[in-house]
Amino acid sequence: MKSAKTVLRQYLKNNGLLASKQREQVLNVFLKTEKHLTVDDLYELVRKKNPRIGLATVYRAMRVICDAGLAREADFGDGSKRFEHKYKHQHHHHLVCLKCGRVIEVMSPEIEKLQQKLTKKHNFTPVRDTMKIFGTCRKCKRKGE
Amino acid sequence: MKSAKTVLRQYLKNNGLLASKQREQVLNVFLKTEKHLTVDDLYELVRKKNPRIGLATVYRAMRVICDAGLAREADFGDGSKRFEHKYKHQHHHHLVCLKCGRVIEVMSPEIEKLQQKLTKKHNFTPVRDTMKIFGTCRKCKRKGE
DNA sequence: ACAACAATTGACCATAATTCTCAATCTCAT
DNA sequence: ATGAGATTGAGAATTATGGTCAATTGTTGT
Repeated sequence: MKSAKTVLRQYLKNNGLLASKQREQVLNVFLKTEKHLTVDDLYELVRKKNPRIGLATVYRAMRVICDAGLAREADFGDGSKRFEHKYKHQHHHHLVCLKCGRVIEVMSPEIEKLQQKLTKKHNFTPVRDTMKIFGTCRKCKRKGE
Repeated sequence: MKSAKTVLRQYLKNNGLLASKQREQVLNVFLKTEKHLTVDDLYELVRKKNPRIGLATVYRAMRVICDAGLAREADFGDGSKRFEHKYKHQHHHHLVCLKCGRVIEVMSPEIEKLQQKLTKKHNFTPVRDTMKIFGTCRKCKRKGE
């Protein structure tokens, strides 16, 4: 299986785009964590390697990385978009804690099956889907309140 | 069963808030449609009745209307938040057409049951949830491309 | 009905996330 | 190595949304 870096390189070549240093740097910091980071988070991290990089470049790089199929946008309702891994990662849903912001990833093949049934019934062709459950996580519940 | 207007009035009174003309006007235009409108849509509609109303007032009114349990925010990924009915309306999920923007509301008690199972398994206390499937609707599929 | 007080409004400003502009710089096929 | 074309960085522009505050309105007790 190809590495993420190779996938990006290939996507760039196939689309007449250039493999710039910045795009690889952004990809690297994105790959290094499994957390759901904002553009700003990624910007701060890349700056440690390349202090001269611009915020707009990180925005642009993440769009390309998404288009290449390596990342996916996720919105947890806190005002900024976040990114999560898409390559070599199973499709999943999210439990989002309203107290501490923790995001728990969950899989449910049964739900996916019902989603298929649902779209078929409406003659709707699905492209992507998102399911999020907001509430209180185990840890915050224990802490009381 | 109480009317939406009564629910709002009661919520306002219980919370030391005032029943202003503007709040009722915003509620009225919101109640008149089943569409998913943005604050700006609602603003344009209310202006027909009250041309002197301010945009910020519509924002504030919709927040109160949500807090009163009459509306719920919904985000279909087009950059602005939209509102949908919550009072006298069953919980549902959305199929969102990426071509025409149409939003189809669907119910699935089976999925809700699986969601419960999922949260229980993670000892997570759910407060609210959202499931959206993006893709191509029946009509757009027929039109080709 | 009225006065007093607190809540609300409207106009405008503030903010935050994201995108655009454009001259300078970099990438890559040749 | 070079030229065509893509990308970058800096800052300005944009968009959705919320805050500020003096003027106005709704409510409550009399």
